[in-house]
Amino acid sequence: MSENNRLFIAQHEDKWFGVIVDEEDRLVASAFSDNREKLGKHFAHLSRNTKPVEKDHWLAKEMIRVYNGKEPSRKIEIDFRNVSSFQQNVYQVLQGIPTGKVTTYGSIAKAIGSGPRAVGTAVASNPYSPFIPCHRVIPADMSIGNYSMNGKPSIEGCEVKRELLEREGVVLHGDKIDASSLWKPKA
DNA sequence: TAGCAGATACCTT
DNA sequence: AAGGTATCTGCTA
Repeated sequence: MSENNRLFIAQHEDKWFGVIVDEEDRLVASAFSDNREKLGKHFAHLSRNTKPVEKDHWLAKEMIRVYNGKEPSRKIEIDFRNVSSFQQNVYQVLQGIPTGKVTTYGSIAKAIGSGPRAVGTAVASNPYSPFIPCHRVIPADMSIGNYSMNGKPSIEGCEVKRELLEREGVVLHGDKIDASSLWKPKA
């Protein structure tokens, strides 16, 4: 079923970036890490039957572009076949968050008629980072909140989340995000 | 205004 | 049917 998927890994500065694409160049999964071995394990866990790394892929370049705080230079098609419909609902809202803005778990929950903690689990298991911008979701107290880079939340993850937001132009005062950077999904 | 229960809602297996 | 949660709110001081 996913035997024609291909995995690509690229290096940029101190990070490794990986994408899995399907036969139509749709995004099946993406992730980045400060550790290549951990990134490889992450993908092994995420998807079997993926062919080994081939030549460079344009989606890997787009990923680095987004990592640097810019918008993609072309449209990214996403293969949602192996996530739940609840996750799809959440990710659809995430895709609407403008670059340089953030929203909260609670307001996403309100928009899709769910609960904030359930939204948290869906956001935490986002397999399309950073194209689906889970780094733009924060707690209601306007702090940075949590972020995971190698599968689980970590201090380093939070630091990366902060850097991503700063590069996009999100305004921070100390460890709080300025209200001017808040965006709310339409109910 | 920061810290901390307790409560809620709901997804996943 | 139980277990887990990258939350929220209101109460304290």
